[in-house]
Amino acid sequence: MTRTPSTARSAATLHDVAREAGVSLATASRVLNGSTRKVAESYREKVEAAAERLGYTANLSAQATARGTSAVVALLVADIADPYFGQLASGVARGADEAGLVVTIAITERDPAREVSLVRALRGQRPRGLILAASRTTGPDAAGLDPELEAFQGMGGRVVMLGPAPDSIRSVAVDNRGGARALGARLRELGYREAVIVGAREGIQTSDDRIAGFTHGFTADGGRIRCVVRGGFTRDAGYAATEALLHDEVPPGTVIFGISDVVAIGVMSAVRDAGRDVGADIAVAGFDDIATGRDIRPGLTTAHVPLDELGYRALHATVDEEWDASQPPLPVEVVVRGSTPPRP
Amino acid sequence: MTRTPSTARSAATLHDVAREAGVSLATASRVLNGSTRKVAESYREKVEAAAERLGYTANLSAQATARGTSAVVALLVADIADPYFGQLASGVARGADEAGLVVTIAITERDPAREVSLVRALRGQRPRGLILAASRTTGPDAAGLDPELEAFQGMGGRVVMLGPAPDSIRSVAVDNRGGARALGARLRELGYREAVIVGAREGIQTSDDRIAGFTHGFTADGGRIRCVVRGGFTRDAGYAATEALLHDEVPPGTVIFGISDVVAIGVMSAVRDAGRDVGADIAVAGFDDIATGRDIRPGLTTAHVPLDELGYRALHATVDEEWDASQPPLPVEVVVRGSTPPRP
DNA sequence: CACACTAGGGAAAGCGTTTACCCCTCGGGG
DNA sequence: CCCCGAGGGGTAAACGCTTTCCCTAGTGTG
Repeated sequence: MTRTPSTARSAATLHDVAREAGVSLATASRVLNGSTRKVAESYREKVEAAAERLGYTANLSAQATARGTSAVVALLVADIADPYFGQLASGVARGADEAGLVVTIAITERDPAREVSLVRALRGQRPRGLILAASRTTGPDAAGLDPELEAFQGMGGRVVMLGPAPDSIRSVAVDNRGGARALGARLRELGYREAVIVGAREGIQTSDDRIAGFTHGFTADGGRIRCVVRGGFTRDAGYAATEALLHDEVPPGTVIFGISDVVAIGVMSAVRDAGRDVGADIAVAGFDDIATGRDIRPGLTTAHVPLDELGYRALHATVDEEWDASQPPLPVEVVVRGSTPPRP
Repeated sequence: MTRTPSTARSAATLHDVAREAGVSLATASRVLNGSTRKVAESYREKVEAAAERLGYTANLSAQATARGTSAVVALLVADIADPYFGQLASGVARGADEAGLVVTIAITERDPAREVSLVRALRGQRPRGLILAASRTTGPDAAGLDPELEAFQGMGGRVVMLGPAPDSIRSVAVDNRGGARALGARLRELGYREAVIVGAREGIQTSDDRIAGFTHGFTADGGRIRCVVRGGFTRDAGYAATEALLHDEVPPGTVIFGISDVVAIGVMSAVRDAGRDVGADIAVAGFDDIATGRDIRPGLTTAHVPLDELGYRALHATVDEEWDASQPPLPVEVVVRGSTPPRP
């Protein structure tokens, strides 16, 4: 007369388990969902057997309302189809899994207004934490976000941002500036004298930092930044910006620095479609070191960001009680590949 | 004396709103969270003003327990860093957003046992639906899964699988077989006479279908399948399989069909690293048409699967009440690029 | 002017858990 | 032999919402 789980009209409740085991609700709860109190072995066995028989799984929503705290972490990304965010999410998911948490995901589509309204909506879930991976902007757009984040934290959730953040907010940082500086310096060493930067809109932290760092590193030793053009963080933005660029004279031997690998890949395609050669003619470098960069030809020179690790740390920043705010940013390493051959 | 949301010690409850507005809990609930009953305009305004003032957002967990149904859909993928799943997830997220649903994501890491235990854990969330995008396998591994899925459905959730599914489970299918057949036929037309297939383990539906379809299409008109080697759905599997392959003689003019673009990209890299040329020497084709395939050189010949649309449909399959089970599979279109130049 | 409705607010009973509290029992020290 | 304390089971009150049901007041009809 064992009801198999599949027969159940709807999910077995703790009540059912308690009845089946012939114990009280409290005892059943104590056995099944971690409690400080001990339960006699004989009772424990009865309850566990009953739970097994009924295919019981605790209702997380009910648990959350009762406990007043949920086991979910929300992840906000610009675009989950973008490999950058994909790898990041991968690290977040890994950490969450280890910590027994559920991750919910929301997509901003790179729209600051949407980001604000998503944070608001996400609040309804009363998540333990919120990881903001969509790019941080400074300036007017960011305005609506701060109060929303405050509200979120006021509610007991923890916000973690990637990149620099106000003091009230934990953040896990990447050494964008330093990495970009090293990349710029390295390209100089390889013999490049002129660079063009394809960046994102001014005011986007990550982009600004990388541009500043690269400029520093590249010009320190006599390199020259021919110009900085603005697009966005997408492949198409990189393509379009480069297309426009190539209308003007871009001398052979110039290196184009795409603010991210995704952008750089767009740059490469545009260069090729314009009938120029990537590498010997026009060199291209990116930033992030997404998996694709290793498989394209020529390989993409870039600065390696440990994306998975970044996500993993972000997850821990949201759930760990203690947190060393002064942690150094994740180091970034230059990886030279075929897209920037040494210039004689 | 307006308490700004940020001051709130913890989130405002419906109770707070009702008190602040001077109405009953019931009225506040009716105003704020859709109900069939009407509320007088004067009350409505008071409640809305109070909610605004307190920065109220309904507690989704509490709502879920009270209503007995949650607003979440769970998505199970093998690896979210894989662009295939990324694009898929993108479509799912878009649909969920439109429908006002939250999507939670879990990663199987391609481990069938893990998949089973995740489904079980996910049950705790009492999601409205579960989208299984991790590859369906037939055979012993699948054993543990079915009862879990039954249990899930018995609980009132709806399971949707990508690819063929038992009758009790909704599925959204892709015409893997037809697409692969067309691809095979097209390669024959281009002049290829010999093909090697790099597939996944036997028993994985998607892989089996694509292999069968390709074989059919390629051999119908005299083409010959030199061999089928088995790896997995990853770039590294493609690379490794090809590396091994190339130890044996693989004559120039052979086309290697990677079971997915990700695999094919691994194949390409291996071919190159073996000092052979992709295209004129050894041709490569894939399946899925992930974004990367357009940007690598030579461009990857493949069969276009509308991944985003697939995810979108899957989402709808889980939430829409009615569902046409006899819907034709999503069509797949062959896209020829430089990795398979015509052979004279 | 009585009567039957109807509209719409409020009280209260859930939803599935957790947990503070009560109380019984058993063991040991005086 | 009594008393005290601890161990541990059960009862019931939360948690934040929804929804049923009750009740009053207002409307329209004959």
